[in-house]
Amino acid sequence: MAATLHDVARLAGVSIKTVSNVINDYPHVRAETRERVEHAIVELGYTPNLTARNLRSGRTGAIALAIPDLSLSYFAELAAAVIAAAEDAGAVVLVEQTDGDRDREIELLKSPRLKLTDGLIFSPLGMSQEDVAFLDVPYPLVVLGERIFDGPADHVTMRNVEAARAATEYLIAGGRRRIAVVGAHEGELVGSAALRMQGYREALDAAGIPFDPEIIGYTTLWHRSNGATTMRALLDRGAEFDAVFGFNDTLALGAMRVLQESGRRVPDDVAVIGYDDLDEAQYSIPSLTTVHPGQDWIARTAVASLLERIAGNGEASPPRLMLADYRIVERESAPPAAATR
Amino acid sequence: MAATLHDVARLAGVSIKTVSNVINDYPHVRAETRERVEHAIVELGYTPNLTARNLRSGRTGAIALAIPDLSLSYFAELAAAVIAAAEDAGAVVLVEQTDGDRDREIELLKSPRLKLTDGLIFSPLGMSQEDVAFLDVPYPLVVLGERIFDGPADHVTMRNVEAARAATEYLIAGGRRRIAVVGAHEGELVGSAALRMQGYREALDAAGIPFDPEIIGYTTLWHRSNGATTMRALLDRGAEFDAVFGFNDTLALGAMRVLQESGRRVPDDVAVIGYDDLDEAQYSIPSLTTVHPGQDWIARTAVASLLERIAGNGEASPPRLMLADYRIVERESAPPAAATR
DNA sequence: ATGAAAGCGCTAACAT
DNA sequence: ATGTTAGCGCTTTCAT
Repeated sequence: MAATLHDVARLAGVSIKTVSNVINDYPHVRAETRERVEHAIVELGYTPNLTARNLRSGRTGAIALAIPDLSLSYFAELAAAVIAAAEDAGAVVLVEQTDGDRDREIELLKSPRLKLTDGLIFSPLGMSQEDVAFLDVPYPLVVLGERIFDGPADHVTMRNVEAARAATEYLIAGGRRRIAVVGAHEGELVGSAALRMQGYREALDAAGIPFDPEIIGYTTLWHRSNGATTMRALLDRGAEFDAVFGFNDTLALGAMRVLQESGRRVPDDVAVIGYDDLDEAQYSIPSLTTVHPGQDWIARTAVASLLERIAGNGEASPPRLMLADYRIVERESAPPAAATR
Repeated sequence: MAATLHDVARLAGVSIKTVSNVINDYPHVRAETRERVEHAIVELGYTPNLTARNLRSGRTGAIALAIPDLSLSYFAELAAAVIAAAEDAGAVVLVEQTDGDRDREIELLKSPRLKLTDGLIFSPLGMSQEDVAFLDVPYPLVVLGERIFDGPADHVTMRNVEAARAATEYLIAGGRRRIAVVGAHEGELVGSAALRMQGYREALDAAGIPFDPEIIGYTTLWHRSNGATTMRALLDRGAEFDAVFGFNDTLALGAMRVLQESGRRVPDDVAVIGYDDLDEAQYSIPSLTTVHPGQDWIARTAVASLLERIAGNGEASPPRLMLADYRIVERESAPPAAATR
């Protein structure tokens, strides 16, 4: 079996306290003693039992990340950034998938499995504003996304309304007037879809362009296939438009594919803009103009904020809202104003 | 602070053993006692301290998954499948990213951070055959991929040679004779690239088609951009071919984009086949014909095999090699023989 | 500078 | 059917 402090102590002829001192870099250890202990550690291949250490210290050095589904590129890229940021801070990440299911999300929040971790970074999808009370949990929590606001926990998210407005204005500046939407959510109030819709309408209003419900494509999920299906439905009902705002990149890519199949040229006949700036947005044909919403910053900020709360040892301080900056990434599917047509 | 067994016992007026019995569904507890204890548990909001339980039992209920990078779609989809399979088995997954760096991979194998888990599913990329000894670790380990064979651990992987041969034969059956490769690795012996290359050559040999180094595109990484760059290099040096075998889907998609930019039609001028069957292969234009290598089966098998080893409590039994079945997924970028040209 | 010993919260062997 | 108690391996007072 694995060696313990006692084994090392016995071999080095000291007490376990001394071994512990050596391991934890306690300064007052005689050089000669330290060397003997270090020798014993190497000889026995001793490595500390983290579970025991955790029990004693009440910390595990692990944080949990709960997201809907890793096979969605957006969340995969987010998780990659969170894990990298956590590693830099010496923490390790346990990933849970909720499938965006409200019940699973709520269950997860109270799951004792979380006891394995010091805190949680939580990206809800099924829960909504009325579930805000479930976020009042007895451990450090950072919430991502826009399903829930004014909760009792720290919140890191993006400027959806502003960014969506900027995306729409970008299309308008490029001379487009009939801008279709792909990915609207029927009746939603606070989700990403609702906020991006709001930004879209603000831009139209500001430009004096009337809102036309005929060119709004609704969908439930935001996968590639939904983008394709929604665009097909728009075309089938004879909707006319010269631009498309996909509420995320995968929707935009799915929609773009259907547009091209139908014989329309992108961007000549229809300009397309997405949202998320996924890696693959660079490699589609044409490459996808999109909104870069600052995922990296979100990931780093979420980790830093969570670790701060953990280090703060449950001292209550008011929940913070942190907003990432965005920018429009100009690519081929919607060239900048000067280059249009 | 969180309630403990003692608090519950005191409130219920029983000993901690009885509380423990209730929690662990030990049968011999009087119904009335059980009820009292359950009441106390609810009242105090007691949840067991998993760290303490782990220290006692020597198990954590968590497994580690080490992959190069979650932002690579293949690994994201693999991780999604592993986490789902683990959850079904009641285990939780800690994800580590190695960046495919040999030193980090080796370091990770001996990292005490793994003590937080019961075992490891490891997908090396930087390590190679000569590092096989590092796989001899004192905890349950399952290795994925084809960097290392005949190691001391269970190994779950795919039939690379056969699948690559089948992919090449599929193109040949479609009437193609000059089949370019995108993603070969210079001088590699046992990696995925080498194995797929071997399958490619076997297919050529069987069909009596001479091997032409001129149409082999080398690269180091397998990202989208490498596919694009490699294809550009092939075109720049005037290579002529009527088909492309991308050693993975992202390479194939990157290459396909460059082909189309250069004015070549896919599949009419050049047929393209990939490998991995990523979700996005369905949504490219044209959709990508590819090899489905059985990732789901690999994930499920890896988890099951690891949990078996963990349950087996370190009893040595010979390492097993498990191979997933593959199949060709016929899509537009390389239509089946009957439909060609 | 080092040692002895308590205890983190739990499980399980043993006792009643 | 339930209680007592000894650890799991570590950190950490408190002594010396």
